[in-house]
Amino acid sequence: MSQKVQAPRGTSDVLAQDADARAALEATARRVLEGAGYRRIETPTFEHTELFSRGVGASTDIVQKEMYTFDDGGDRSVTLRPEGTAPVCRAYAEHGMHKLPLPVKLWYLSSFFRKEKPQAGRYRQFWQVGAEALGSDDPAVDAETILLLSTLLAELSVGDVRLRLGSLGTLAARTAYREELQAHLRARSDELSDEVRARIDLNPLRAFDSEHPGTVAVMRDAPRLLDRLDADDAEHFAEVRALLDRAGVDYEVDATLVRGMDYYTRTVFEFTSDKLGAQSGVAGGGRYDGLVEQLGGPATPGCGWAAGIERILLAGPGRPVAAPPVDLYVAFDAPERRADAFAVAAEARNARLNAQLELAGRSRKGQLKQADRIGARYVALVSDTGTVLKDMQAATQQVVPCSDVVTRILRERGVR
RNA sequence: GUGGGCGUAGCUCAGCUGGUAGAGCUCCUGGUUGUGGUCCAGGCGGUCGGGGGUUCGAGUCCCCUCGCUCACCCCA
Repeated sequence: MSQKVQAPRGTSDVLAQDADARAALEATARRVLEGAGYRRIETPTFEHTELFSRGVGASTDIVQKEMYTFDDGGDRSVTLRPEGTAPVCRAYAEHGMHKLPLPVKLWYLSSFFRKEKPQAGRYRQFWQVGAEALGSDDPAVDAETILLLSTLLAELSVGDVRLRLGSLGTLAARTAYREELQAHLRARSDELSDEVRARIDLNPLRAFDSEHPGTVAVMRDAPRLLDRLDADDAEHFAEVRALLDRAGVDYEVDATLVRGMDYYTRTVFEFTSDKLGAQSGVAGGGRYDGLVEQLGGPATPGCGWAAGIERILLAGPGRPVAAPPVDLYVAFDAPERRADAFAVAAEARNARLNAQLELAGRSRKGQLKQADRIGARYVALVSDTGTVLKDMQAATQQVVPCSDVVTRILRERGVR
């Protein structure tokens, strides 16, 4: 067993049934997003490493320990994309999209790569569907992207979904707040749990999630980022909330919501599903008003989200997708008849029929069994005494010249 | 990176206190039936994840290793 070549850790093959479910998901995403004016974009699978170190943030876990980075053979370091927003912003700047009618609305469905330890709903190559709206700081953009995501998850029947919403304000406000929070924690560090105390520098916001009694007491008096927003950001957040209220979108405000990328400003949000395990996040996103400029483009506000395909499928109902119908199965009773059978199948396909030819050397019984298994409506059994055209549903049959098989099927179809 | 659980046929799994491999499903063939479902019979398919060790003998015990999986961390 172990000498067999296996798929690399954290990757998997998408087999038939799952491929069907993914195709259905993609069709739904296309309908919802393109219906709202989003156009599809495909960016490269790998990018210059600096795109992510500058865009996502050098101090993030993603950049520090999760990227597949390698030398491209020249003197440039390249990285398999770990997320989709920075590449879209790079493309926006590179192609001068700021000259298009704003906002520019783009969507994608692609695979991404992070070198994490695999777990339920977390893989090293994973797929995301995402949407980005660039060029407007209108709160309606925030609310509309959230509403679209909410609609998409509902249409995909993702179960037990909850939306958490927060605002990070500007980078400056966030940085100042973080220092204030750290000071608060350090001042009362003897009351904190060991884990929280150890993470004061790395991730002080984590302390809000602790269930440790002493920590809970400390956090009750802790400063909240939402109370530290400047007037413009607070107003922006209030408008986003008002629009979501008006649209009937349920959410809970979470003052401690954090995201893994440094580029977020103002609105941030996350959809979770209780149907998932520890990795309960189904989708997440927010506003990133400084990112395009950070990447060398014109100052451009932006807002968007990404949803995990595998997590959507895990949290969905997993209903089977019907296999495509088979109009005709072409069987034959002797090797000398193969060429005739081949021609019948080809002719049927030219007539836009879904046709399959016997390819496994089965016995007559085996061929009919196969035709039944795949749900073929008709079977043409080519033999030297004529071709038996059998209607599998009606269980009737007739002998016809093999050149007439396709016209007969088309005619019977027209009658029905 | 740190833990827990698990690795026997393509799939789901049995193999008690060590005696050198089984079942069901799938697939294929034949029979039955109505040329397909049912039923009956047969067949294909495994160096028991890998490597050492103990033993007359290891799927079973010991050590190492690889892989899968779940959780921490982080995130989609």
